[in-house]
Amino acid sequence: MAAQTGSQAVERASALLGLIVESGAPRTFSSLVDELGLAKSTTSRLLQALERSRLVYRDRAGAFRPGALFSLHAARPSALHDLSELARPTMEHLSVLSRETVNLAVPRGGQLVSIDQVDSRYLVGATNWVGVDVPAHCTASGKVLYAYGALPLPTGQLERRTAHSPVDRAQLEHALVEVRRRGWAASLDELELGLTAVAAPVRAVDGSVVAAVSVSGPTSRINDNGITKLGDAIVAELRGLSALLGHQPGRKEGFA
Amino acid sequence: MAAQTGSQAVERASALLGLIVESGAPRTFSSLVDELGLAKSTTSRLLQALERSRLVYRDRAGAFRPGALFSLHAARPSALHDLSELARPTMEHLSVLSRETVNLAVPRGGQLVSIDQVDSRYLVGATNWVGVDVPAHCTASGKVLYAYGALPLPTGQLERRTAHSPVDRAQLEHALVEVRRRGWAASLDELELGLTAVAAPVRAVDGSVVAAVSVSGPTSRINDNGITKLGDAIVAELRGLSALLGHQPGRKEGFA
DNA sequence: GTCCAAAGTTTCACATTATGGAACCCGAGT
DNA sequence: ACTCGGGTTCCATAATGTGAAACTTTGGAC
Repeated sequence: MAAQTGSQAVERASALLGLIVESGAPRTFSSLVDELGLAKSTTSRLLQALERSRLVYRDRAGAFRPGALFSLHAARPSALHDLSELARPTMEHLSVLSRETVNLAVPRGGQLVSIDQVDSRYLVGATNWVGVDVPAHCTASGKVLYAYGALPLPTGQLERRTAHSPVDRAQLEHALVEVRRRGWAASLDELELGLTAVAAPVRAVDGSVVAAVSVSGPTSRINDNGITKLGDAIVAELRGLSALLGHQPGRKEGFA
Repeated sequence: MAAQTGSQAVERASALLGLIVESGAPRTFSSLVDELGLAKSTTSRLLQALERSRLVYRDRAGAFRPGALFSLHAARPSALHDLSELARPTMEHLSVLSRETVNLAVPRGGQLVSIDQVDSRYLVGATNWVGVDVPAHCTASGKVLYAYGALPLPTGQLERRTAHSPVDRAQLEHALVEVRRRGWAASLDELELGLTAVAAPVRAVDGSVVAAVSVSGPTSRINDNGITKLGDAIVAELRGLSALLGHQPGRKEGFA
C-alpha cells in the first residue's frame, strides 16, 4: 500500500491531470473514473478543482483537456528551455559515452529547430548547431522527424549541401524506410563534408515522436567507433527520456 | 472567506503550480512560501507531491519550474490546438462584432504560424489562412509579433507582395513603433491588393506577447467601418483572453 | 577549518477536511 | 412515459492535512 505522504488528495488530482495530459485524445469523465477507480463524486470534485485552477478545460463535448496553464506554458519560449532541461541528464550521459557533440532538436512551425547541445570533449569537431538553420533532409535529426511524421516532408527542390546530400526524393524516401526499420538515422557527409551524425527519436506516451537527439562528430572518428553501435546506444539511452514523457516500450511505435 | 469545496489541498497545490507556471523565472521555495502564505512545512509537502507527479521540477539551483508533463504537452502538436480552443470564444465574439474573418497566429520556430480561423460572415472575403506560409512583415499579425519581440526581426531582403508591401527596413521599423504606440497593427493592401487586416497582441502574465489575433476583410469594407475603431475593439476583446493567460492590465506592457 | 543564517524537511497531536455511498438532476434515446 | 449514462450535490464520519516546533542541509563569510 502507498506510504503516507500527507498529500493523498493532491496525488489523486495529479494522477487525474496526468491521465489527461498524457492522453492523445480528450478524456471522458467515465473513462477517468474507470481508470483511476475513485468514487464518481470524488472524481467530479477533483476535476472541478482542476478546472477552477485552469489546469484542465472541458471541450464542447464535455471531455477533458489540458487547460490554460498548459497553453500558457506552451506558448512561451521558455517551454523549449524546460524540455531541454528535462533532456539534459540523458544528453550529458550520451556525451560521456560518445565523447562527441550531442544535440537536441524539435519540430517547430514545420521546421527542424535545434534547442540544446552538449559539446564534444575533443578539441576538433566543436560546431555549435543551436539556432542554426540547416536543411533537415541532410541531417540525422531531420530524417528521424520525417521518418516518424513529426515533420511534414519537404516540398520543392531538395537543397544540395555536399555531393552526398540526398537530393533525389526516392533516395530520401528509401532512407526514411531504413530509419524506421533500424530505429535510428544517420547523416554521412550530407550536411558538411567530414561530418557524420547519428540520431534517434524521443517518444511521448502514445509512441509519437516529439524530438530527436543526435550525436555528431568527424566522419573518421564516428566510423571508427561504429555507426550501428552508436545508433543502438542512442536508442537505448533515450528510453529513459521517453519514459519521462510517459512512453512505455512495447507500445505501438509506428507512424505517428 | 472561500466557500467549502472539499478540495482545499488540491486548490492549494494548484495555486502553487499556477505561480510556478506563470512565473517567467524559476521560483524559489521561500518566495512561494511568502507569496501564498502557507506554513513552510505545508508548502514543502505540497511541492514534493507536485514533483513526484512530474508537474514541477527543481533546477540545478533548487528553484521550481514546470515539470515533464508541461514539456510533454508543449512538445506535441495538440498544444496549438488547445491554445486555439482557449482563444475560440474570443475569436467568435470578434467574428460576431466585425462580421469579418478572425485569425489566430503564433510565433513558432522563428516564423509566423496561423493556427485557427473563424470565417467571415460575408460571402466575399473568405480566404483560409491557416497553415498558409506568408511573409510576416506584410501581415498585421506579423507586425504585432515583431513589434513586441515575439518574433525575431526578418533578415535579408524583405519580400514584396504588392506595391504597398513594406520592403524598406526603415519603413517597417517605423510601422513597428506605431504598433507599440497604438497597441495594434494594420496591414493595408500589403499582403494582397484589396485585403486589409488589423491585429492586436495576446499577452501572458508578465506582459509578454505570445500570439496575435487579427480581423481581416476587403479593404473597402474595413475602411468603411474604421480601422482605428476596429483596432481598439480587438484590443478590448483580447483583454479577456490575455487574462486567461494570467495577464493583468496595468502591468508592464513593454518590450518583452 | 568554524560559525551562522537561510533554505528546506520531518514529526506529530488533533482540528479540519476529504471521502464515498446514496440521492438527485439532466439530456438523449426508445 | 421510462431508462440509462454522464455528472453533481449532500452529509456523517473516518481519514487526512495542517502548522508549530524540532531538526537537517547548504552556502557564504571569516
